[in-house]
Amino acid sequence: MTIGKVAEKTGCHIETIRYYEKERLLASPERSEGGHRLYTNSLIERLVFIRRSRELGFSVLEIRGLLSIVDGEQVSCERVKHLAETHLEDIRAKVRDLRRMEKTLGELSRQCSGTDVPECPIIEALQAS
Amino acid sequence: MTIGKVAEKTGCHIETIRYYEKERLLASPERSEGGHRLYTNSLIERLVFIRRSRELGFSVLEIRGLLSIVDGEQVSCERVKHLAETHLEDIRAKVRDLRRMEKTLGELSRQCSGTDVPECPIIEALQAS
DNA sequence: TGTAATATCTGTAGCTACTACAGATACAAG
DNA sequence: CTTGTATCTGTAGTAGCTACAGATATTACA
Repeated sequence: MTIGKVAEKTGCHIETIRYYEKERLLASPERSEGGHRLYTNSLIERLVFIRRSRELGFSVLEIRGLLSIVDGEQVSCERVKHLAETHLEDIRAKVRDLRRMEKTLGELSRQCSGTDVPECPIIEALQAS
Repeated sequence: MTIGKVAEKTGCHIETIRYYEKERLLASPERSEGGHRLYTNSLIERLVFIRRSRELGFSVLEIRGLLSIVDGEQVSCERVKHLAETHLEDIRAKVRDLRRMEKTLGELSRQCSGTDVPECPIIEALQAS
C-alpha cells in the first residue's frame, strides 16, 4: 500500500508517517522500483499503535518504550503498567495546572464588566505589584 | 538594575528576559558603557506583566495583544475580556482532552494486573484493530 | 504510445517558548 | 592589577510535527 493510502486509512498525515520512520518508531518499508514506500499490513498496524498511543498523550520517547516492550521476548504487563501510571500522573499534573489557570482567569473575567470602560480588573491584576 | 538582578527578582531566567526583548514584548533597555543591559522599574514591571500572563497560560502572541491594549490610548475592558474568554475556552478544551486521556488510560490501567504476565490489556487496546 | 495530472521523493526550514552552550568582553572585589 | 563572576552575541537544541521547493514516479486518459 502506498503512503497516501496509508495516510487516508489511518488519518495520519504523510509527513507524519515519514517523521515516525525517521525517528525510528516505524521500520523502513520496502520500496517500489521507483523508490516509493510500500507498506505491509504489519507496518500499518504498527502505525495504528503509535497513533493510539499519541492519542493517549504518550510522548514519542514513551512510545519507544512501549514498543520495545512489545517487541521484547514477552510483554511485561508490569513495565507497561508502570509507564502508564507515570504518564497518568503527568496528565493529572497538567490538568491541575490548567484548572488553576482556569480558576484564576475565570474569576478575573467575571469581575470584568466587558463594557468599553478603561478600568479593567484583568489588566490590573496582571500589572499589580 | 542589571539583568542578573532582574532575573533574581522576577524569577525569570536571564535568557528568557533576552528572549522577550528579541521578540519585542519587552523594549530594549539602556546599556552601560560596556554594553550591559540596565533595567528601569517600568521595564521590570513590564516583565512582571509578561510573566503573570504566561502563568495564566497566555501565549506570546496573546500577550502581544494584551500589551498593545495596555499601550493604547485607553485600556479597553471589552477587548481584554474578549481575549481572556477566548483563552479560557482554549484552556477548557485542553482540560477536556486531558480528561479524556486520563479516563481511558485510567480504565486500562485498572484492568491491568501489573504482575509480570504476558497478557496486557493496555497493549491489547493499543494494538486492537 | 504520448502526455498530462497526480503522487511521492528528499531535504530543509518553520512553528512555540524557551534553554544551553561557546567564546568573547565587562565589571566588581581584593 | 589580577582574578572571579557577570554579561555579551550568536547559534543550536528541545517536541512533534507541518510546510514548502524542486525533482522524479506513477497513473489515467486520448
